[in-house]
Amino acid sequence: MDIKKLRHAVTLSEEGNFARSAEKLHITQSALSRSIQALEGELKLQLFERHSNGVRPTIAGQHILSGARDLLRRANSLQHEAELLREAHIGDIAFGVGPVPAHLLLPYVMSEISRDHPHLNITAEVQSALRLMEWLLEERIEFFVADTTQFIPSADIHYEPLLFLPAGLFVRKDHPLAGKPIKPKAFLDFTLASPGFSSSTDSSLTPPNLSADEPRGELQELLATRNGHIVCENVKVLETVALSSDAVLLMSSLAIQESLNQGEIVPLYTREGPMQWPSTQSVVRLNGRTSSPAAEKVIALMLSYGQSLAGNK
Amino acid sequence: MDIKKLRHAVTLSEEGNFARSAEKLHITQSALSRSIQALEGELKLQLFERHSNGVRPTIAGQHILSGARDLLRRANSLQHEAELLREAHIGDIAFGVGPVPAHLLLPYVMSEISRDHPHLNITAEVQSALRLMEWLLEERIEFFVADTTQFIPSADIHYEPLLFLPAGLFVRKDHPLAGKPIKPKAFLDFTLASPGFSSSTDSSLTPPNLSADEPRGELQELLATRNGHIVCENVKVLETVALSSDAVLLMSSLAIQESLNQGEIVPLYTREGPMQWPSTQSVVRLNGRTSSPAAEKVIALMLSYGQSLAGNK
DNA sequence: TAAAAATACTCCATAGGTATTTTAT
DNA sequence: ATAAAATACCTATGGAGTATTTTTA
Repeated sequence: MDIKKLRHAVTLSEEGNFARSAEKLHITQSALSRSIQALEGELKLQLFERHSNGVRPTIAGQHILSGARDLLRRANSLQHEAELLREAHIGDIAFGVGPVPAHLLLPYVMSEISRDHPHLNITAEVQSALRLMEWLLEERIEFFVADTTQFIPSADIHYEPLLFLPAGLFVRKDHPLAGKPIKPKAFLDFTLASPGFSSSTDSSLTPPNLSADEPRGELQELLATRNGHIVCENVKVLETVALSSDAVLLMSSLAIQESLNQGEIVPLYTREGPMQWPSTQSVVRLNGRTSSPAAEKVIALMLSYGQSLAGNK
Repeated sequence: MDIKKLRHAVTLSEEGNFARSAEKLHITQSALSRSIQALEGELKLQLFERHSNGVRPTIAGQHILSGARDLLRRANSLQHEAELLREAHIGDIAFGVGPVPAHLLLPYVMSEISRDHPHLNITAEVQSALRLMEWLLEERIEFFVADTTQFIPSADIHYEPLLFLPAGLFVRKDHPLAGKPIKPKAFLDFTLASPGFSSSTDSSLTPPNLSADEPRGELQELLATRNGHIVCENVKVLETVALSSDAVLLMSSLAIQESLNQGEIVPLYTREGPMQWPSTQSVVRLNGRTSSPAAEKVIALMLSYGQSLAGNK
């Protein structure tokens, strides 16, 4: 009992005539005749009465045919569903975004996605990179985009660089440390405002892929001795804190571009130059996991918006 | 996308391993590998992630697989339904029964059917043969069992004789006409009690297959002149009427066997002998219509009980 | 190196085509 | 006599087997 034979039977019941049904099915009358006979043989049940003027379902046939119609509808919808999944028009996608990409990219990505794929179920988690890594390993999210500077390479995990942004220390323009070279540790006297970072900030997180000493090591070391620290994954919040207090803001410059342009916020610098460290925002996935078409779509958008952002820098 | 491939995919998703799934499906690992590839190709969608330790569905695959499971369940139930229909364990059957077979056979037939096929939907219409013939032609009923003496043969209709019973005229034992030879038309002075008959009784019925002059013609002629006539399709009602009034009962003797044996009811007779006419109870179906398995079952029971009744006569 | 999936090749079952026969009106 | 379905016969596609290769942990 295969779908094709059921389709034959259903068409025959609709047309009431072998020759016409066969034509509709793009097979010959004889092929249809045999197909129906085979089906009747398999079910050991006569489905049609053959008359000189045509064909009509038997009582039992009507029962079977109504079930067959249902089956065919579902088979079609399954095929349709495959198409929609392939085009990412349906499905569920959960992904993570670090504070900086959430600020720089997410609004545009989410707008475009929800415009082009209104039936997709999308969950975007804005979190620290470290927590996102945990969620990725638990498969709570399919991928994430965040600062990957602190992670060491691993065979399980696939990194795809998206944006190379320096992270630096900034203060409001009227800050005591503003506008002059400072000693490297001078900023430690002030509250630090930053997104969540590594284990030194949140000991509840087990750092699975955390680098021990990497470029960022220098900063880590400075932070390890801190005591006043405001942590929030919302860039706007941190920026406002920095603008209205003596807090020192640790942030990618691109995320506070406007305040920098307006001169409301200024970088801290030592005699050697601005206090900044390289930082990479990457798309992070599990190796061996096939991304859903929806994930591919979102990642493509992230990359595209990331590119244009890098171009406008 | 055929059922077989979907079954392969579902089994693979359950086992998580090609070799084991293939074994369960009674095919080789390579055949299963190609089957899954073919399905993925048709849907243009990767359904499984292949890892060294086994296989697991992709996100999109999980969607498709849940649909596939549903489809398979329905396919199985369709197959099961065919089986039940074949065995007459499910389905709908509507048939007609004339007053005499309703009295003689129906209780036993219905008991046995409802015992052996408790899920069958059964409608038994007890009616005059003439009305049952109409309903048969309208296909309100699939077949009927009734007195067919009045019907002429027709190519459209299939008659299967069941019981040969004489119909006769009877009265209660204390009736003025009881116990002596009477003139052939003497009974016309009394009310006649009988089941519904032909057009002379009910002019609203158009007689499509009614015989013009047949063996019963003589009786028809007598009845045509009647004016007092009690019509009811319930044998017990008629019998009671005859027992408690001077009504003359027109009935198959077998249907009032008990009262005859007890001498409560006696046949009318002329000098030529008892006033009785041959009568045939037949199974009547439309030619070219395939009877449902349920109908076959009921007819078989009717024939079987009819036989035993003829034997005990 | 071992376990698992994919591939190359071969075979055969069967779905389908053409031509013809049977059936029923 | 005609229209429709069934059948006989043939072909080709594709499903499945065996043996082998590729892949990945």
